Amino acid sequence: MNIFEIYLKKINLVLSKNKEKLGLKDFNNYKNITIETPPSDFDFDLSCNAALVLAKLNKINPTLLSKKIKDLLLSNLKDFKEIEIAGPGFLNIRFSNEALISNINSIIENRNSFGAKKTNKSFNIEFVSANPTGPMHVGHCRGAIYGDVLSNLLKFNGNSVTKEYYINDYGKQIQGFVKSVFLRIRELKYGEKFIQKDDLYPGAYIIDIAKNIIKKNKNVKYENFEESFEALKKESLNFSMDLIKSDLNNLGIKHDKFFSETKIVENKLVEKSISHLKKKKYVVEGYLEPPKGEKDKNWKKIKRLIFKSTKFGDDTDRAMQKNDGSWTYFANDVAYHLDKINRNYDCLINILGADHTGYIKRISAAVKALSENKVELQCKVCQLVKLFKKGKPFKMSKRAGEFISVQDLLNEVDKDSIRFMLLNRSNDVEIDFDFDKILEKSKDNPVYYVQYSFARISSLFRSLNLDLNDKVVLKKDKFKLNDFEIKILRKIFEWPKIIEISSSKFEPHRIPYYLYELATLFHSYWSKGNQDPKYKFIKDGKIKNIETYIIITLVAIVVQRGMNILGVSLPERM
RNA sequence: GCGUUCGUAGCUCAACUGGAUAGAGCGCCUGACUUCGGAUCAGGAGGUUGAGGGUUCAAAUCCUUCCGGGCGCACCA
Repeated sequence: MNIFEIYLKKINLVLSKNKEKLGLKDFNNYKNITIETPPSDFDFDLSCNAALVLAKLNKINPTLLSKKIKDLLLSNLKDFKEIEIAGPGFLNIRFSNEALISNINSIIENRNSFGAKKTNKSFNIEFVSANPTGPMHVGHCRGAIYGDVLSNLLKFNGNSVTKEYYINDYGKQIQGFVKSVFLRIRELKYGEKFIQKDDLYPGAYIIDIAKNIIKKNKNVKYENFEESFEALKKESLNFSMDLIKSDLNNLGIKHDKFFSETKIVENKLVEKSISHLKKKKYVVEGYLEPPKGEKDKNWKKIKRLIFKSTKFGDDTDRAMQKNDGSWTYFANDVAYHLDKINRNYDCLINILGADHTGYIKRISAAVKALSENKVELQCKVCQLVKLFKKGKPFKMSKRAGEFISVQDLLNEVDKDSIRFMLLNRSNDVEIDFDFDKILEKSKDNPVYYVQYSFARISSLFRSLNLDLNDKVVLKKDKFKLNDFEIKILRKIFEWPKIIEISSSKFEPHRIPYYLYELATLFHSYWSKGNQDPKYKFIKDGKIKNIETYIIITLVAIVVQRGMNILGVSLPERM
């Protein structure tokens, strides 16, 4: 139930029925008409720009038109008690008591789904997909939490969502990773000193993995790397994926499906997708242009299979084969996306870090080519988290063994703070993340402010012996809200709109902002009671009146829904 | 050089995707608890929305030219 939508429809209907009366010829473009909450210094429930939009289209005076529309709406819609014309022709509207009561009751009736915008589609969200060469570092957190919340949000709207993790367990990095494990095993078993080289991972976790593998395979000698490779790869990957899964779990994230790149190669999915694309002439044998950036002496002009991604808006065609003829990472990824397409989702979502922005055009092109434009692929980019240590920029590298892990972070700050902090901003701005300041900052993390509002309500209900889930129905004709309650109610009315924008734009950062604002209104009301007893919620040991009871219940409902979507806990006591 | 993205208060960020006097937090200043939880509240100072031009009733938002930062630019993943 989104009252802005409901009343927009009602108003549009009245206007179109009376267009001659209003002197409107052009009424086609009324989609620009919007309903919003007026700025807070206006004491009205709704604000509509109909007169401004229509006056422009029909070249008539907006003030005159707004007066006509005002009279028309008041005589046709009994939900409206009062309309005032403001500024250049905005219509500021106040609800009748009957309308307020019925709007409130319908929220209470649908409390579990209040705000949901039912769309019933099926989504696949691929996110995190960190290389399985070690535990997660803090840079992965943002995309991980963003993807998780996006998934919660889409589910709240009645969609089915598969959260998927693509395991990059194929290629050079894995070779280096497995080799590192192998050398650590040799070190532990035979005392051969581990010597750091470029392609090796020095991190201490490799030693743990090596120890575990030795324990499990007491009789294996690990003499020859090539011979040990397959078995060792499998075991090492299991250990590092366990590390990653436990990190994710500690952040409150659980994927539904893990998809292995190695399987793509083993099951010849690349060949399948390429023959698919060859038939349509989207993959052909040919030559690539030299790279346009810095000149590289190693570049060679070689005949290979290329994907004609320029046909779908990419800047250049893309290699499917490396110089040695093996498949590129991209070729594997194309095959992976064909697999996802064949699983019949309405929409695929990829969540990427900013360092992969340049990849979007080619993979979008691939999905268009593979699905004949029928499957939607949304690539959402999370800007990087810029790390600082003691005020200085800090560059992380798993290969250098220099990084801050998710676990390091979780040892200092709780999951709820991390989630709220990272969600509390649009994903296309960079975040400065100073590890040394994070503790002191986390003390005034807004998450506590929102949680505290709920704890206060819980405490209030406890002392009154009321249950938040009790059903309250408004029947009174005399229905009077005080200033604080009316402000809160108007905020509550906005909730469905926040959900709609957040989910249609994939921008969940609006939710924490909204919840903070709602909590502010509530805290303000609460504190007023300390100053002026007539604003206290409790009178003679009972809730003051039904209006107050309802408003507080509504706050609790929305805070619960919101925090649920954010994946943040909501304790009854703090 | 090309692509992409950002630039809003001292700092970190919002702004319902074109709406009204651009809003919050932190920091700074002044105030408020013997009983519904002070992890709170009330108030103050702080702005040429990077710069110029354009589109219109209306621009932080759209177009354009600059300036500045991030990320990417064969084969790696």
